[in-house]
Amino acid sequence: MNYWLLKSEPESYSIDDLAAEPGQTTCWSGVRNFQARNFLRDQMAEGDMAVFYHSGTGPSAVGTARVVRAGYPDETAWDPADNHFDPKSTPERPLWFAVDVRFVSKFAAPVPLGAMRHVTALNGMELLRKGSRLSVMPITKEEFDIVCAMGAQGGQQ
DNA sequence: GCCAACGTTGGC
DNA sequence: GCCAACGTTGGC
Repeated sequence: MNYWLLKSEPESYSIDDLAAEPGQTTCWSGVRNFQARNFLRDQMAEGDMAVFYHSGTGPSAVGTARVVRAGYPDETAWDPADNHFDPKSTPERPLWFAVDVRFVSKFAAPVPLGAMRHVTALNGMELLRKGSRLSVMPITKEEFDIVCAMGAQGGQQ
């Protein structure tokens, strides 16, 4: 079982949006970065858990979600009207992939990026690297558990 | 709004 | 294959 961090700008899609979905489940599509694509396509499996992270103002981890469907072709790449349309991807040769994720929890309080930076055990997280732009990244079970514990305590340590 | 970091593109 | 230019991301 693997653990992940999923990044989203809350103005475009927030943890509350996920919780409000029918079945509290959505297709995590629109990722257009090859490294993130590889994680979606090759490594994310049903049952994996993810920290849901809001980027932008007040960047923070805000909850958790579960992968309920492993990687499959991202159909938004085939829709010319979609923001993430990419003519290089076709149903015959899909270039981009998506997974389905289901809402699991919203933290009692968001865990700010700055708070995570102060936890030595989280220092290895890709998220904390300066210039990190990956929207899908692996984390360890230990990191997942620590972030969840911080969220349960309202972000305190 | 600014700027650093990064990925992608395209000329050579 | 190199590298400059450009667009995008994301923290501040």
